[in-house]
Amino acid sequence: MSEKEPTAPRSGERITIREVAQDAGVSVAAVSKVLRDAYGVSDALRAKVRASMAKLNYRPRASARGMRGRTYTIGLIFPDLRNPFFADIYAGVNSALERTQYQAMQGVNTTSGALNITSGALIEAMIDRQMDGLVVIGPNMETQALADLGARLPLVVLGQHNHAGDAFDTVNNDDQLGARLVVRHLVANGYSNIAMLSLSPQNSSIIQQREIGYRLEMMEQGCGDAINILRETQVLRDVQVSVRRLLSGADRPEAIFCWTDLMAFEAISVATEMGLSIPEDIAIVGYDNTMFCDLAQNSLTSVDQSGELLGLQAARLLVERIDGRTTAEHFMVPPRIVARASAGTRTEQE
Amino acid sequence: MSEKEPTAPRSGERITIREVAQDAGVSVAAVSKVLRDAYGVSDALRAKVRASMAKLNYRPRASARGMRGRTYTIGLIFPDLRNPFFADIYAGVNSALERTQYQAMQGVNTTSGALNITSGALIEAMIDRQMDGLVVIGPNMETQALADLGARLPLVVLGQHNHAGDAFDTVNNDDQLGARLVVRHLVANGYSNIAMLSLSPQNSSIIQQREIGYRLEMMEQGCGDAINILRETQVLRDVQVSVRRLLSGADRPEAIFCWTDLMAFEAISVATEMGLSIPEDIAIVGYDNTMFCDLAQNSLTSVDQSGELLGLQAARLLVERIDGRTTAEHFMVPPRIVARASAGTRTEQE
DNA sequence: TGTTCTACGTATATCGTTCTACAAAATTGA
DNA sequence: TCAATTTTGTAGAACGATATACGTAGAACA
Repeated sequence: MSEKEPTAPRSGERITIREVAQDAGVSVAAVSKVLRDAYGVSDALRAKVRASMAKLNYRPRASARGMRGRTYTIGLIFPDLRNPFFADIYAGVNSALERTQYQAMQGVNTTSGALNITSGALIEAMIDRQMDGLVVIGPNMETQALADLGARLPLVVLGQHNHAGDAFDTVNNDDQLGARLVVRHLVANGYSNIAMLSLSPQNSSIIQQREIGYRLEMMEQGCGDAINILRETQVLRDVQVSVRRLLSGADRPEAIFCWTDLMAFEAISVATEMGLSIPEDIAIVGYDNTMFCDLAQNSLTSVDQSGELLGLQAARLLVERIDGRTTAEHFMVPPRIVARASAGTRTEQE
Repeated sequence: MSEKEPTAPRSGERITIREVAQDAGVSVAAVSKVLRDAYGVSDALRAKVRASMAKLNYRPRASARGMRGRTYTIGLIFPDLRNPFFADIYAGVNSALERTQYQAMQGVNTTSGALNITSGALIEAMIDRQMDGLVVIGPNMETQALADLGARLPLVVLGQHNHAGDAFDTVNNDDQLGARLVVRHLVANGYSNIAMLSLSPQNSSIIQQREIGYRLEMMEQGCGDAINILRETQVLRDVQVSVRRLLSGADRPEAIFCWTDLMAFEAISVATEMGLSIPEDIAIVGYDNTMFCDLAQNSLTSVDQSGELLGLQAARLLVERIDGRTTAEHFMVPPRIVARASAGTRTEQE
């Protein structure tokens, strides 16, 4: 009944490494080694320890591990949760981590406004919580800020084309090519006056890349005169206003290439409300190829950037970095256009 | 240059509580007290310590805190990330936590299939990581499993009407009333043959509640003969098949009350593909009132359950529990129907 | 045989906080 | 004025892992 004995295996609380060691008849250090797959353990010892761990249903505590080693937790930082595209990325990350000890925890970096804060509150919170590494998705941070962050812990940036030496890895779809594919597809279907509804503020390299792709392809297709980029925030009302203005102008474009599917859905909505038919009066193209594109009421032609693959690669690269890689790697997946009715073959003009 | 001195404030690494104490000229324990807003600190000391913390840009490490006390981290467990409704809940949680020391980390519990696992891998992972408490959203877990979980750590369940003593708090919208509102609204607009597209497996109390509400209100409105509940999984293809079968049957209903907006969008899609017009041939109603309902191509009548408020209350209750409350509280928000074109007044029948 | 390696295990300091005791100082009460 | 109480601050042992340094046994080689 004495509770003061230092080696008493207090049964009420959670199992610790000490109790596993005792049960297996080995040292605490040996159990730790097995836990970490560290060098210097015989098969016999490993089996013994594994058996005890299973028997006692032992689970190591991340806090304690984090004190000296890793927490086996990686942070995922999303810019937003409303866009179902991010669910694909998440799925990819998880499937990459499935067979590892790592676990992903996510959050949304709610940097209100377009502040150039070094890093959001969530990033700091994740560092406080000893994340072994971070995957930051579509950040609106300066490259330098990302480089500083990469100096502090393993970092993979998803949706950012700029490199900064070996500070971090990047994972992207080829945004320039994606934009080119859209223009090519539209031109092939008979459209030439194609406007681009891009994102504001235009501080991200993916935005730049996509705009460059649009510009170059428009020129190569002989539509240079029709180049027209307008930029808008993701706020629904703003998008509506912009699209309405665009569609009611004197030289209404024949097609709009939208920054995301979400914006494209808004565009479809506004066009529908204005009594325009799609694609006869106006063609719409989105980006991300989210699940909603398939719905008959949208039938949105979109660019698939394989969110799941992006997430998978990001997680893979991050684990490599945590395991010691110090040189940067950059992964790029080719986009693919998925044609639907919203940008179908252009019919006779009235 | 000697690096062995135990009290040397090693400058290269992260600031610790020790260095803050040294800078402020107080004990480590004093700094800890200030950090935790604990009892027994004078205003003068608090000010001194706060100043040093700010000056040194000190941030406590969650791992170390977790070793003895709290991590000031709470876990959010979503069933899915594709439904934008969950983004509202997340926003609510965050706004409740904004002025506290707590930080939310989220994950998706990917229990593949309808297994009755005690708790998913993510829940265990969160416990391993010493979360101070958990908000579990729309769980497909037995009430008993939730009670067991609640015995292990502070727990709030969002989207579950069953109570289990004081084991956990619940936060819900009144699903029974929500279903009643839908039926009432449809009947008032001239519909009487109203089918319900519910969720499968039907193991959750919110499903039961909503089905009960539908049944009771149908009977009270004199439409008891038309009661027709079919259940389907959330998988897109399954929903499509079900809706198609429903709409091509001999006694096609006049309206479908769908489990979520997402299912309703699918229903709209299928109906559109079949050449039916909405709401003339078939009225559709959803649940959640997500942002996509507003789009002209959907114009979906839906039930608003104030996701943000639900999240806010869940976080508030959880923090109370962490702070020591041991009796259960149950919060219920009244739903509100938002009428749009998809269930507009029924016109002449052919 | 003795020497040198290697492979395997162990003892124990350590990480950065919290928290329980306890001591000192300030305040109160009579 | 002194005891009793309250307030304020400190010392130091936890918490549960990891990792360094070291000991030991057997194998390999001479």
